Amino acid sequence: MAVSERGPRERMVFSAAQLIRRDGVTATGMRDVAAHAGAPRGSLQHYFPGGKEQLVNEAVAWAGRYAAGRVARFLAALSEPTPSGLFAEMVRQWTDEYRASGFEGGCPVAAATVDCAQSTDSTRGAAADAFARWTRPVAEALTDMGVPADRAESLATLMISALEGALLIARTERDERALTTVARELGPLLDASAQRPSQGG
Amino acid sequence: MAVSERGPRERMVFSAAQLIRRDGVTATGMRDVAAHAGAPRGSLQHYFPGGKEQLVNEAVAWAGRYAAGRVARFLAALSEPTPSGLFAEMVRQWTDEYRASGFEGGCPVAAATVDCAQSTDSTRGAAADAFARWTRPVAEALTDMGVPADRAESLATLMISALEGALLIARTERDERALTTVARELGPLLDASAQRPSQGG
DNA sequence: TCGCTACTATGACCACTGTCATAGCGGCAC
DNA sequence: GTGCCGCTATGACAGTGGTCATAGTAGCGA
Repeated sequence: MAVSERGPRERMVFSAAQLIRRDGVTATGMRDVAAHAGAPRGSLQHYFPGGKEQLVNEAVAWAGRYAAGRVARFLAALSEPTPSGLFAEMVRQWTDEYRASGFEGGCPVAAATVDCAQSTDSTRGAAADAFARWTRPVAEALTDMGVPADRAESLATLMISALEGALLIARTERDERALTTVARELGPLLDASAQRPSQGG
Repeated sequence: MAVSERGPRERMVFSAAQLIRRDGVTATGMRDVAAHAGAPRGSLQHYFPGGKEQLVNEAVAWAGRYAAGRVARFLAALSEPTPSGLFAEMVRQWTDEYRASGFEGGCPVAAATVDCAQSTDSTRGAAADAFARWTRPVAEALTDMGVPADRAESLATLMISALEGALLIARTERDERALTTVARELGPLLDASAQRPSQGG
């Protein structure tokens, strides 16, 4: 991922997301973002006249779109899609990263929430949008797999919640145990909900 | 809660936890902590010669003890303890707070993880300890309710993960929906695991 | 050449941070 | 009294943050 052959603007948004998910919003400086993106510092005020707030919000939005895109790709890759299979893939993306590159980063949306939900309302809204954009394809996928429509959204929220929480624990422990645990424990519940709902399962 | 008739040291640790869970670690200044605790600024360097790092770590540890204590109190209050009942109480603590005081704060341990897991290893360790101290009484309670020992810890991790993730979403949405959703969806799974494992009962 | 626009380049400003140095106070021991 | 100790009180310092002001460059149309 992270092809550097985009415009400098997009590179800065991407770099912001990377640094935010590693260090948090407040600890990430604008100068750091420019340096990480290999972009000139002067471009910051040109592309983001709204300042850091705008940059952070765009990074959060980017993360939401990215997560949604991943869901679509997971579904395309699964020959026989099941709810537990989808969730396992969502988790595996993180265990893969942690195994390959260490437990450096978490979810940028979570970082923005913890860091700005109280102080910067626009960022809180951006994070809410990101979660919504991420939840939607998950819920739709569950529906396609036979989950009743009214439960699909709830289960999607549960999946994302469990994933986000497990990410926190995994980072503190520097161990993917929490991630694999939630995947294993939640799998049967998810698959059971995909039975055709003629009678309650 | 938050009786102010403790020593100034304890008050500062408590205030640090409050501010951290609202604004994040980096955005919380030492001067803010002293002011919030009604403690003299000069006491900071007296009680916390290790500086901000020490203060943050103690705040995180305090949060872990606090969460563990709450679990014990929930169990004592439940006349007929069930896994879903315990989880519902854990969630209800947050919905109560959010309904009473707004969606200002999250979990201090989560904030410290997002903000310091990469930069400050001692704080990462403190967060890991806090999660462990919180998980233990939950797992023990599940065991007492009939959950097999090998699953109890996994389910406790799942409960805390789902709670932490739902907290993030609830804060972004300024809506307790995510919290009530995970409680509702996870309840049956938890209770089903408490059947004596030989046969369902 | 001129003018206009998109973008880059720097230096400065001010607010603020964590930390330290130093000094002051109150009380207790003796 | 003197000495010591726990604690408080400030002021300063060096570093860093986001932001702004200003100037410079490259390209293009006319």
